[in-house]
Amino acid sequence: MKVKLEDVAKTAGVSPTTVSRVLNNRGYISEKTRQKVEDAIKELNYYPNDLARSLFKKRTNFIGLILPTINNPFFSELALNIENLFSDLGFKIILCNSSGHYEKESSYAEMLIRQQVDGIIVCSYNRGIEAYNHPQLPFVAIDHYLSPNIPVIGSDNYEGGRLAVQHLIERGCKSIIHMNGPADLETPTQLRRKAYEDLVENPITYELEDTFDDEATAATIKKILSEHPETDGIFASDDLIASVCLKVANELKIKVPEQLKVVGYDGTQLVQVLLPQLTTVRQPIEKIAKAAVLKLIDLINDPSTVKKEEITLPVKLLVNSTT
Amino acid sequence: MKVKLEDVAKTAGVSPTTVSRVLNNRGYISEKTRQKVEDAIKELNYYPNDLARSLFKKRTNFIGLILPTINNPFFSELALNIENLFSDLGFKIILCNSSGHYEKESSYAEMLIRQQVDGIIVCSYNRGIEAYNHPQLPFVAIDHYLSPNIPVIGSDNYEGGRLAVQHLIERGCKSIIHMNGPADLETPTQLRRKAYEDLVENPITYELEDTFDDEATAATIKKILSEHPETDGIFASDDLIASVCLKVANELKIKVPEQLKVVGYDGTQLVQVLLPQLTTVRQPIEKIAKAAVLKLIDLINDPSTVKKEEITLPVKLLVNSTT
DNA sequence: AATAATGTGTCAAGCGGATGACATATTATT
DNA sequence: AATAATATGTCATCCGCTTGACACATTATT
Repeated sequence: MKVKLEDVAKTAGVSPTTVSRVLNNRGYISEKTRQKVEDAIKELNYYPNDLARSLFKKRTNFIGLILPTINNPFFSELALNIENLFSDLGFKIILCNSSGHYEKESSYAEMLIRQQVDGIIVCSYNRGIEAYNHPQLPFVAIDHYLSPNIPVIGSDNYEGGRLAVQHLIERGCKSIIHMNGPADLETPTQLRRKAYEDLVENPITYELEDTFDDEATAATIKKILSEHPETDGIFASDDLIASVCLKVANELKIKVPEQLKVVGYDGTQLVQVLLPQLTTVRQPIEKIAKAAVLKLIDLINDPSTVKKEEITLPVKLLVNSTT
Repeated sequence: MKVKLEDVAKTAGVSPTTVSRVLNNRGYISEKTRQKVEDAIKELNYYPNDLARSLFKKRTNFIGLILPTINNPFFSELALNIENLFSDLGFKIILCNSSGHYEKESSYAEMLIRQQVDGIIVCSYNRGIEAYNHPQLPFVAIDHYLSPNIPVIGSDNYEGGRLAVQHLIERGCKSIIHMNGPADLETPTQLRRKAYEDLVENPITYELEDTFDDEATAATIKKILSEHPETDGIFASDDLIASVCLKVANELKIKVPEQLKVVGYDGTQLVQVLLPQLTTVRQPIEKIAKAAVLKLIDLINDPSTVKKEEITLPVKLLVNSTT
């Protein structure tokens, strides 16, 4: 049997109400009684049942975090920051890896609602997920337009794309291609591509089917590079794709940066360590996390907070030796 | 106001009990009534309150996952696998990044207990955390000895160390050093070091203070390599450290693998992509995840499951161009 | 026609704790 | 000595849902 408040009361020789008063710091409590109660709590190894508490309080301090996969430097760095911030504020994170699949994302969202989370941060998005229309439940999206009523946080994707492509041009690239993940919907990240298309004369964007399958990605890139030997610049929409490009170039004996220049996107700490030579666009992940957390907290504490908002944070080009 | 079971009952024109019967598939229900109830659920956008359910059932289907940081390829790959497996089984993960700090780990553990999680997986460990002695609560540890009653899952650390060092020796290294993270306690991972010390004549192990501070790590390594120019082999206890070694070697114009050979540890998919040239010891992360999940599930479903157990999974040396 | 199976409702108690109302002491303040 | 502040207890209710007991229909089966 689990120890409950009532047991603590008995052991301390006080009433359940008094124990609750100690636990919640309410009303008048003498030092002596407080001590007795705390001793009993220690003696019995009592942990209050937060389910019961939450049920009554109608507040769980749970936050749902939905992302494609935690096993990706961008998301893991983002998730770490988000979790840390929430943890300091007394919130707990329920982690959901949607793999980008509709079914999964949908059932995660539903689960979170049933779990009575206080809010949800979404970094993944499949159109038509009913649960995202749940009334009164605060949502914040990162780099995705979930609905007109859900605020979006992200970095300046257009500027990021511009910086990357401009840089390639300045370094003398004549034939730049763009590698993108599956061009889902109209997400803010598509602005990277937009910038590319605005800057280059004959833009060619390749949409990689499944960016989590590195073998397949490598094969595709190999094919592209053989079919377009004139390519001398690649703007990859994330660092992992850029990394695969480098690997393939190496296999094909194409010299980087002499024959081919590559720019990535994200600039996570991890990639900075593992692949320091990569020129990339650094997203301000810490700031994105902070903005998302603060926004969600605002929405939770004050439902009248303006929802229709887009927060765009500045990016930075990190020039290294792949360009 | 949130929609509750009672509202569904009213809308469907049936009793609350009947709605509950539909929801839980209990007792006799005619097709017609079931339909009426389901229509009402849809119409009202009703989501059952799993808090209330859990409170009654004394089962939350929550699992706590405590690790140092999700922003590390080994842990993020592990966490992804663990979360996926649990999700398929109807469990939800509460993510806890302890940063390796006692205070944090301790308060996370306490929080998880208060939250009534059904079980906890720990990949981090500071000695003396009271909550880990919580009676009746199933724990599984990965690569750490939490208590004699908590099963440990991990890969064959001694064999991994042996493979790495043996390989360096076979490649002709005469002066091999070992780079370790902070040598916490007697964890199974210290067996990597043990193997190194058993195989090398004058073993020198460097304990890096904070492996998450790459600048500091780089500085330390630089110092070591300047002070010991005879070093021709490094066995790093994880891939990130190995990566920093490569970076430093590059800065110091030390040629890898000609003058210096480096072997890492973990062999995550991510590092395989970003740093394919690294020779490393691959841990069977998927298998570790699976073993941990299955063990925890067993403990949850049958408390009499044998706890005192150590599951050791095989490792593999991946030879690439840094050796 | 009698019995069994099926379908639905009512009612009450319980999960663990929070809270408000009220009663009654004890101690402090004027 | 009277009043106020402090300290603790009792009691009932609520949070949203589950479950068992029991009653009463309606169908199906023999």
